[in-house]
Amino acid sequence: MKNVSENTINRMSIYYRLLTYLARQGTRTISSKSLANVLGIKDSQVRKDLSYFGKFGVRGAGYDVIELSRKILAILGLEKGRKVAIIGMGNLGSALAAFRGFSDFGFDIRAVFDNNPNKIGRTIRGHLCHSMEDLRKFVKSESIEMIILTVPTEQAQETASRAVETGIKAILNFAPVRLNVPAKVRVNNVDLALELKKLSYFAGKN
Amino acid sequence: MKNVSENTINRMSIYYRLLTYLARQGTRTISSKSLANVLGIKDSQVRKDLSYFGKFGVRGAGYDVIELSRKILAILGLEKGRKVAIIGMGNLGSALAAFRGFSDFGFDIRAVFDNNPNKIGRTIRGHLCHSMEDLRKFVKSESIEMIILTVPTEQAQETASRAVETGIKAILNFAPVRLNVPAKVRVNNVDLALELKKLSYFAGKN
DNA sequence: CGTTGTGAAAGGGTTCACAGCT
DNA sequence: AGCTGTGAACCCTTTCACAACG
Repeated sequence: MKNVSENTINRMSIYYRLLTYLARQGTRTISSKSLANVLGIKDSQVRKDLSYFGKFGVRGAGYDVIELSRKILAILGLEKGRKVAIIGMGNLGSALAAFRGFSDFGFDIRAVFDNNPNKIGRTIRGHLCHSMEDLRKFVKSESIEMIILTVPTEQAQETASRAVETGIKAILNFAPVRLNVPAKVRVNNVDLALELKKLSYFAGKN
Repeated sequence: MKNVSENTINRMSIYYRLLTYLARQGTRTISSKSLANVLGIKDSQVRKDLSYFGKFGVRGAGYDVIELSRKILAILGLEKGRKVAIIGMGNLGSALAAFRGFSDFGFDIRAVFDNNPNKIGRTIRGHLCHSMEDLRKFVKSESIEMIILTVPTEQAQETASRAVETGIKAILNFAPVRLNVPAKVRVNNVDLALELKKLSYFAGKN
């Protein structure tokens, strides 16, 4: 399989969301053209994206909604549900701990962590907050593969390094810094202030 | 000025953040090479990005840190501070209302809104929560140009439409739906579950 | 001499267009 | 006939390489 671009993975996730919606509505099959129309993209884009991973359609008929959604779930590595920990129980971390959108899509928040003694031992949005000291133990016992990092910017690098040592595979980083981690660990960044800045630029263009 | 890609705007925001950091540290000038090294990109990329907007450097010497950061601030439309409202005071909206990262970069949260009577009139993270009925009034009186939309998915489209009618120019949308709005209104999407799904795919590749 | 600014080349992603299958 | 899967064309972004300049 050749190298697949991040854009394609983006769209695969979006296809998946639409397909599960269609499945709930009882739609059995769909063509690349209909899919593309709903999403405002080209049908050839849909077919090209899928072609990176295999042949999922039936010529003349289209794609089986349920089958394709299952295939995409497997491609994204979500068939079995990914175990996730959140580190940093500030405003954002707490909000994410309560966010329904995660568990709805196969993600399982297994534990939340902070280094603030006032928070450790307390239940935050249904999750018992643990000490950072216990991270390694949980990563092992709960098979945690991914962490969501919502600590203050100054602590992000150090916390990330500690987490990497425990064996996690991927980090969703909300701090506005480039984390320095081994190549085998994947880091995706969400920078909320940057999103607003971008929006500001495009808002100015009217 | 030719059409500038979203990637370029992304990086301009990142340059700005680094430049303000350097300015605080007392660094006076910097070359495109140093900038690029810190960010893990090519120096030619930095120069090409800047070239879309003008000539800001001195050959042989590099860029004046403070001057360049000011220029980028203007390019992003942030010299005067953008007025922002947040609609939807759930977990995420409340967290964003308290988020320091916004005000640090020229954004000014002017008002927060919800349609839940239990929240209206209460102060949430230092912001008095208003009824959606009052949105139009505030957009006018406070010159609000951008909204952050953190309502539940089912209400996102209707709320966005109401907001557009009041005259706002841009929406930062956290609901996982494609909002249908007039072309003159810019919508940027942040989809947290999608970020995790992408991460899952790349985490699986080890 | 060191670094910018920029045309030109290279690389990558998107769209086209059609052969091939049902 | 209808729709997929895909090589080729097209287009946009990144990188190169160097002339221009302080």
